[in-house]
Formats: sequence, C-alpha cells, structure tokens
Amino acid sequence: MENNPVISESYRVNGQDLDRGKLVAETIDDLRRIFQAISDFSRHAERATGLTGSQLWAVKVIFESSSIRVSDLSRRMYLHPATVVGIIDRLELQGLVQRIRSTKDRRVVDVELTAKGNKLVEIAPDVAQSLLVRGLEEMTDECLTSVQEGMSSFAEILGVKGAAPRLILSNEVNIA
Amino acid sequence: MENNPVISESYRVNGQDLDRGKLVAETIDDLRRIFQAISDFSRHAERATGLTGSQLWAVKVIFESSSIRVSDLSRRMYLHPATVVGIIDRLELQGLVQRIRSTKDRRVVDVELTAKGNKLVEIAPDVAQSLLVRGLEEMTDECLTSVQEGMSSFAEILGVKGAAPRLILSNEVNIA
DNA sequence: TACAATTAATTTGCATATCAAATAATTTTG
DNA sequence: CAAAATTATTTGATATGCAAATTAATTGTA
Repeated sequence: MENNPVISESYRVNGQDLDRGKLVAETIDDLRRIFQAISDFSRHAERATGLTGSQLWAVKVIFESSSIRVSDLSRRMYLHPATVVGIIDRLELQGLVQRIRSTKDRRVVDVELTAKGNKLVEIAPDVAQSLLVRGLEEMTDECLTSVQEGMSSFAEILGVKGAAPRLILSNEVNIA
Repeated sequence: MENNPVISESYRVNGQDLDRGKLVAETIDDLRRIFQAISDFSRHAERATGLTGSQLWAVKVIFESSSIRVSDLSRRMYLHPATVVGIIDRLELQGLVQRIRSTKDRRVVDVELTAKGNKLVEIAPDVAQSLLVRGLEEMTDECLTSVQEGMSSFAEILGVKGAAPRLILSNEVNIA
C-alpha cells in the first residue's frame, strides 16, 4: 500500500545491478513495522501498569535520577513545565511519587518515587526494551553485526549519531 | 569495526558474550536516536502545517484513499470512532475535509479532502519520509544493503515482517 | 409486510495531555 | 535594598481519547 514516490533506478555496481529504490522502500517499510511493534508493546505496558504513556514515561525518568527537580524533569521530557506539574499531580494522587521542597533553594521541588512507585517500576514490563534485547540476542553474530552497522549508519546519516538517546514511548506514531 | 574471534567465543560462553552485549546496547541506543530524529521532524511538520499530529495523520490517511468512510478511517488509525469524529469535525471547521453522505447506504459518511486539504498535503513536508529517503539514498550501496538486511531481520524477529506497515507520527514515543 | 437485530455515525460525559500566560515565592544581582 | 531572574504553580483554552447512549438506516426473519 505504498505511495512511495521513490525513484526506482538500477545502478551498475561491481558488475551487479542494484535496485536502490526498492531497497530504500523496503527499508522504510521495515522501519515502520518496527515502530509498529514497539508501539504495540508500549501500549501493552501502559495497560499493564494502569498508567498513561506520559505518566509511565515520567516515572521511568524519575527512577533513573532517583530524585529530580520539576524543571529538569520537564527538560528531560521535552514538555512544558505546566504539563509535567499536571502529570506529577496525578502520580502523587496515586501515591507513586512524592514532592519534596528543597531546603537549599526553597523555590525548587524535588520529585521522588515512593516505595509504591519503586515497586511499580520493578514490575512494569520493560516491554519495548526487553523485546528488542531478546530479539537482538536471538540473532546470529553475522546478523547482529549487520543490524548494528545498519542502525549506526542510519543514525549517523540522520545526524543524531552522537546525541543522547531519548526514551521512546508510543502513543500514535507516524512516518507520513 | 573489526571482527574479532567473537564467533568462536560466543557459543562457548553461556550465551551472553561481552561483545554481543555491547552490540545489542549500541543497536538499541541507535534505534532510540532514530526514533528521536523522526520524532523531532514530525513535530516540525506539525508546526509547519498548523495541525496536530492526529489531524495530520488523518489527512494523510484520507489522502491515500482519496475517499474513506469514517469507520474505515477509524480502523486505519486504530482509534475509536468517536475520536475520529472529533478530528474530522475540527478538520472540517478548517475547511480541509468534506463529509459526503453516501447515496448507496445513507448510514455511511465518506470523508474527502477539499481543494485546500489537497494543497496542504502537497505542501506538508513529508518530513520523516523524505528525511529517511534522503538519508538512505546518500548511502553507499554496501551500507544501504547492510541497513536493509538489518531492518528486515529485525522486523522479522519482532514478528511483524509480513504486517502492513503502519504510519508513524510522533507525539511522545518511548522505549522505556 | 412488520418487527427485531445490526450497523454507521454521532452525541454526551469524563479524564488526560498540552501549551501559553499570569502569578507567587524565592534567590540573585546591580 | 530594589530590580531582575528563576522555580513551580495556577488558570484558561484546545485536543485527544474512550465508553456508553442515541439516532438513522439497512438487513434478516418470523
């Protein structure tokens, strides 16, 4: 069902014809499918924990830092401070996180996981992550190497090779 | 990257070899970065068109089919009918789509793009898509082949190789 | 044919997410 | 000390998203 306006041309390489257009189209389709799989599994995690995607994301980020200011959390999540305040409110209502006013600078509020929050993080299926790990670990060495090189080149070409890898959680996602 | 005698090591050791672990971790980090890039560019597209992600997604799906029933649109978008009705309402208010009651079955409503909607689709940067296409087309043949094989294996292992590739548009996305 | 069941879209009600702008409290700076 | 900047929050507005109820039309069947 693709309307990929991909120019399909054959190039002569090393005496072989290579339909680059087809390769590009197939690669993009596969990438879409991978997104889809991750999307599905993330959704599953959300259902399993009873949290929304944003809430789960916040919990994971807080867990990573063990304690984090509201402003840093909003920066890490690329969300407006007002938005994360709302998310924290709802997580606090569920007894998963805890606000602690800093004594050093009384303007700042540190957010931590409660015992209940920590328990949830442990239980929460690291769906996408574990799915990917399991998938990659099942590969043969040659295959794994190929995937790794491919991903690496791809990241490089997209200009994000050096960047700090950001978390991924799905709602709807869309290469259009 | 050199291929050390990893192969001879990896089946000796109880499954988990240090080199393989590193490869897996790097691959997942790269995948995250790729998500991130797509995410950023999708966001850009949303800003450029003035539409939200869901609206843009709907417009693209409608465009693909040229005319689509509300129920089919909701199926294609994996959203509740009530949700897409709201989205269509807002797109209609902006004069981008048009509802047409079917004459064959007066229960169904077909949704089409207006002239304005079609113009928007053309102008709308196919950000992620074009980004990926451009990136892949810049690769050498060897590299492109490697990426393609890698993606293909990955999709296969995730069990989505045969699936119809779903669109991807970002809000927040999260491998956690 | 009439009437029940089904189907398609919509409406209503509710919770969440998201941003921008304004506000309050608290440093920091000049 | 007064002005400026920072931190979190509140307020107000719009969008998403689902479930349940509703309306209209079609299909199946007694």
